[in-house]
Amino acid sequence: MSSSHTEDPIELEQPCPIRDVLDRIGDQWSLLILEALALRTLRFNELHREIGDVSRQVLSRTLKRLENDGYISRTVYAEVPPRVEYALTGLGRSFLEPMQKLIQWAEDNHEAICRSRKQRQALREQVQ
Amino acid sequence: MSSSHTEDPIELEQPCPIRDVLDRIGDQWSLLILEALALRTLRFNELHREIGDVSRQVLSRTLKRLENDGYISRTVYAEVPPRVEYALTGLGRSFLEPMQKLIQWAEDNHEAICRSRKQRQALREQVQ
DNA sequence: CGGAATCCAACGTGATACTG
DNA sequence: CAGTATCACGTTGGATTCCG
Repeated sequence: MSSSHTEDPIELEQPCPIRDVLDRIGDQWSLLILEALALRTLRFNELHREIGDVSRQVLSRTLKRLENDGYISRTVYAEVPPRVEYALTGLGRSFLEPMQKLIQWAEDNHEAICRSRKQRQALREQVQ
Repeated sequence: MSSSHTEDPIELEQPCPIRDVLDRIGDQWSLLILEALALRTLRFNELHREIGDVSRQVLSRTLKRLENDGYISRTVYAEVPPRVEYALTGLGRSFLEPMQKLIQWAEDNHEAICRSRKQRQALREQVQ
């Protein structure tokens, strides 16, 4: 095989900015990572413990994407054992501002959404 | 067959509200639909034309999910030919408020993100 | 310690065809 | 007009294994 498929053919231009943003941080872990880093700079395994369920593999991929998009920075210290620190960039920090509003909304309205789902499900079961 | 697999085993309780919200509106079309309905009530095929690329199949599924979660309402008029109107609910409207902030952020910072990606890609190509 | 390579399963998306 | 059923496909997440 001539082409390794480790290099993703990254789409550099996206017509829709919000689509572009949601595609990246709308995944399972990105937001959790950003919030963890909002409190303080963390090393790889610290993040791993902090987040909990994520595999190292996925954590690594997600971090690379976030770094690529400029949300976080990655600093390698030439030590033994190696030390790598992840931190929010200015972009990452500024992103969390509007995002916090949305998070707040989600918390405030989560119950209403759950209620709506239960109602709908009850209706569906009646029909059957 | 005893069990039709049209009924999705919907997760009624989600531990993380924001995860729960993003999972629903973070897909390809939900947000576009909500924004279209923010301007005015629309019928199924009007929405279909408005959104553009989406297939009727996917549009239908997405609408059902949004209705399930209480973001939109679906009104059927007993006419011939049938008429079905979709509109934002109060929940849907209130959701768009914090969401608009995020959309604004995405538009403001989209260029910075694209720049960051290009830089990273240039670095990657140097390494190779 | 901090990853990368590989493989696989699950899910979302979409095309097509059919229905009330 | 407003959908649903079925199937195929690509992308993502995750487990496992190996490396500097």
